[in-house]
Amino acid sequence: MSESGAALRNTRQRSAVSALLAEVEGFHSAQDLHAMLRSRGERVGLTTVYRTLQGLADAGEIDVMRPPGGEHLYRRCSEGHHHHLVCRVCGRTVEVAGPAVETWAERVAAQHGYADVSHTLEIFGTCPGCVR
Amino acid sequence: MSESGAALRNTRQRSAVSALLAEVEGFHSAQDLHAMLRSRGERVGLTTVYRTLQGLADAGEIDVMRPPGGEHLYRRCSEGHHHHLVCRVCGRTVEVAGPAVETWAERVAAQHGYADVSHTLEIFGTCPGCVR
DNA sequence: GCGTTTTTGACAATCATTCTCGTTGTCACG
DNA sequence: CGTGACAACGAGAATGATTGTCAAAAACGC
Repeated sequence: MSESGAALRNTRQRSAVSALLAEVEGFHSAQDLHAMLRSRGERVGLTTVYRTLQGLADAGEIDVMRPPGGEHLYRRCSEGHHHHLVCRVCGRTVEVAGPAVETWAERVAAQHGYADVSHTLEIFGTCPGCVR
Repeated sequence: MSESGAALRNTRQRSAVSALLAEVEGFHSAQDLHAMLRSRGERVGLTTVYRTLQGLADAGEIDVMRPPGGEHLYRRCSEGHHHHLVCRVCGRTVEVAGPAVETWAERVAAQHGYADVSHTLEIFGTCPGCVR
């Protein structure tokens, strides 16, 4: 399960997706990213973009958000566990860390005998620029 | 369109959905609930189930969860704000309250100038019965 | 009962995501 | 450097939950 068996291959497409994610700010949908790659002249299939994003997400290199609107949004984030504070108008996102929340979640789960705990948490609000 | 004059009507279908939600335990998808109603002999359209669930969710009478699997899950829950601790194997769910989390979220959002704050939080784990 | 207005429901439409499968590119090894 | 095995690609089809449509049916006030 660790890095021993997988043997991922280095491909042009994978690099392209990674490179794009390194440049863009904020969250973007798979289709969005695919369109950007296309307009850059990169020839990458939509299927591959999905596969690559999934792989990166599994590897923990990018974060996935499922907003109440439908499509999955991906973003390259700082390492380590954190959550997002998202403006529901313009989408501006701030990464926030909440050690207290992590321990709280662990404790609550443990109290009920649940093991192997993970959690999802998003905070939505209206950012200063969108309030007026 | 205006919220003041809405005047919802009492219909057999609406009652059926409500009644079913009052009986079943745990989260169920719209399609799931629809199938149950059908097998009971209730004649309700799938479209209506969706509409009714949405209405109930808007009214705050049921909770909606979007698990990483795809479909929306609905459940009749206790009143008031709370979150869910869900077994990722069998789906067994515990309602948990975390006043500390609520205030933390508010505070973090306020620090960044975000107003009108809401949040979503789910905890996933493996429940005692599914661990072995 | 009667008319008005909401609600229903069968079906079509939408649309992001996943699957399929023949083709192509990588990489390890000789 | 050549070659073979096999992962990765990609175009299009398939999937499947959710939403839109609109004529017909049901509920409520009087």
